[in-house]
Amino acid sequence: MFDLLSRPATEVAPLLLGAVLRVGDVAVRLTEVEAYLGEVDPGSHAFRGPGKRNAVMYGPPGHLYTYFTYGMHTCANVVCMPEGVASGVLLRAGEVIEGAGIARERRTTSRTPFDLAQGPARLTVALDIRLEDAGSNLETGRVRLELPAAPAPFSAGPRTGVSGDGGSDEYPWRFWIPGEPSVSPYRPAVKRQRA
DNA sequence: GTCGAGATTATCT
DNA sequence: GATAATCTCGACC
Repeated sequence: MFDLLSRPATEVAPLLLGAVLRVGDVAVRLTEVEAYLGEVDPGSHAFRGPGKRNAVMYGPPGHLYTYFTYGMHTCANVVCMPEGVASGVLLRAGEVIEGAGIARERRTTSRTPFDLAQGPARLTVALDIRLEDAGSNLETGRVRLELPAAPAPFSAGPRTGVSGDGGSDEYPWRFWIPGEPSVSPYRPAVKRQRA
């Protein structure tokens, strides 16, 4: 079943829609993902070649890739493509279908049932995914991925929040399930400026 | 309700 | 020392 994950990220991404990510007693149904094609993708962490942070992305598919961003947040990816080739799918948002009470305790700022995992960093908080989970096997590890029996309907559009791709218009590699309230609203990539 | 800027730290140059 | 695949909060309409 996980053999599917050795395909390119742009093909794997839609397959992950509707999949269930489970950690302990909390489960999330994925409603929004983003494809990253590794070294040929300027928006990818692997664009500049292998490093300590992205080493997992060069590993075998079906594993978890986590990274820190903006100092405070963790994001989770599913590694795809065969070992030696960097590629991954960023898990952007989902709907909490089990353990909502636990998720709400972790996400104290959450105000609606749909923003518990509405965003890449929120999803990792709701599921308690941390940096040390990087490289764990999604079939046997602490973080489990359950692929859907049937593919979900999906829409595609430009990626959000990615710098280095000169405006995301050229990369319509964001996929989501239409009509899901847990899908984060579209926000164009803006260059962040510090004081 | 909508918009804009600050927060905070692992990783890379 | 600069940067970053984001989130939250405070100001303003």
